[in-house]
Amino acid sequence: MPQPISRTASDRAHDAVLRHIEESLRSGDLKLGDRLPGERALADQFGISRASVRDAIRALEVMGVVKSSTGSGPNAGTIVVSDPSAALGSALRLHVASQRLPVRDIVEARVMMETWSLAHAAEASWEPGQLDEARRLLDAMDDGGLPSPAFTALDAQFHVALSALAGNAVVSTMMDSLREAIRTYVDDAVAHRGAWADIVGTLREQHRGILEAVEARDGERASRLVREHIEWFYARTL
Amino acid sequence: MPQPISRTASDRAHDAVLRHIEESLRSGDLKLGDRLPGERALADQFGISRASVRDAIRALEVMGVVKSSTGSGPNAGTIVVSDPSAALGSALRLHVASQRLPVRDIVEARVMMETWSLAHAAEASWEPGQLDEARRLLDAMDDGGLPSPAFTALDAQFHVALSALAGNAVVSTMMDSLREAIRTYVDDAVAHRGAWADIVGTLREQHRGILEAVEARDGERASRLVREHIEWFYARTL
DNA sequence: CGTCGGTCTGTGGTCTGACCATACAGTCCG
DNA sequence: CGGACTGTATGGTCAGACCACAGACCGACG
Repeated sequence: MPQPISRTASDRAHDAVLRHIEESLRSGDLKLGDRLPGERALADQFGISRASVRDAIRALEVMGVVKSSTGSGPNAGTIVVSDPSAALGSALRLHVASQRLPVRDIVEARVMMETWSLAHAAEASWEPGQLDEARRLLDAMDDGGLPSPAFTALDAQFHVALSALAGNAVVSTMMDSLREAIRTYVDDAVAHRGAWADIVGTLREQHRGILEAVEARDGERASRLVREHIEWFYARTL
Repeated sequence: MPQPISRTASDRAHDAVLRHIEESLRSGDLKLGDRLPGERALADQFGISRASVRDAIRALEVMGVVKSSTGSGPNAGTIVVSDPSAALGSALRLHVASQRLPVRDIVEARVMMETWSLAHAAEASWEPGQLDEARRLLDAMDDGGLPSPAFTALDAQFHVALSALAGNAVVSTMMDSLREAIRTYVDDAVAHRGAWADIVGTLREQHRGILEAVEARDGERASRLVREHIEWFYARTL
């Protein structure tokens, strides 16, 4: 472990911690699931106060890089996680709230990514077993008593599972974050518009059609269907 | 101004501040450029400590929603900004460092967004004057004495300016953040590979060609050229 | 002997109060 | 009139303390 005691090249106190952790991630000293030293220990090592250490860790937590838990034992403390979707989604949600990013553009970007993913999934190499989860999710969505937020949660997982076939983690992550950014917005709209019973049946049919197209490795059809699926839903709901 | 004193529905102390500010952004009570109350005032209003207020503001700062400055006067304090590109870029950079997101996928996602943008820019409506900035950037990049990081910075602005023609703020933002996520990585690679003098000439030619295609509203050609441009550069550099 | 309970310990979460560096606003003095 | 000085409010940092929590440990009891 290197000597993180020097902070000569840093104005802000917490920057030293941030840069050291980023460097540790890059070098492999810190891997997914590893525990960070305690906040008091880090403060000691860097010669700064615990408040500044918390400042740095807070930033990492917002970016979805670490997760803090209270208590003791192996599951407690600050551990390295990897949740970029939630982090990007939260940030995007705030910028939608401040009207910097229009909901319309979010939906359009999602269509771009979903169509791209399915078009590439048709040409990529993957085991047929990778579709098992997608099928399982569709079956779960057949439950008639499912409340709409639960349905849309499964729906999101279905889309992520399909897009994962394209083999691009960045696209899958961003797609998921776009959905997360407007999730509460959409759920509220669904709750107030009613007519959910009418909508959900069509969604199920569309999902089956998309899955079939992917199974047949027909990228053109899968892209077209998923575009119609998304655009129809948002036109109907928002 | 509503009653932000109650925190009955919140476990974490800082969550109350976060939710209140998000709500204020959504309702329009807080707009771009507005100043937040001071940290001490907020702590008073919410009945929590200043440390917890700072926790919430820190989260907003990481997400690119606010910016804090010391001092006094109109330019000091915490003001509402809107810098989603930098925020998303930093988060993505960390996840690249932790090897959760491969650089290859970042580049591939960028190609997807750039080609999409230029294809849509050809069909969108925009004033010819909107290309003035793109031309100005190309002229600035003709400076032979430009260090490579300065060139790539202008390069990035050029791509953002072109993609803005498609009229989708989310795509432009994400495109920019992808570039930002691997900026230092690319700059380092350029510095160590040498051969910059050979590369930069080709880049200039490619840029001119892309701009011409956009001016001619030939979306298919612009997309193809930008794809070749990006893929050539990364194949050559990384 | 085995198990249940309390206790210990270490973690992050919060609070308090203080001091510092900064940047502007007003004032005072030359 | 103008420049230097002082005042003031801001975020940034620090120190020390206490709390809630969760697992580890260990003793007492069935």
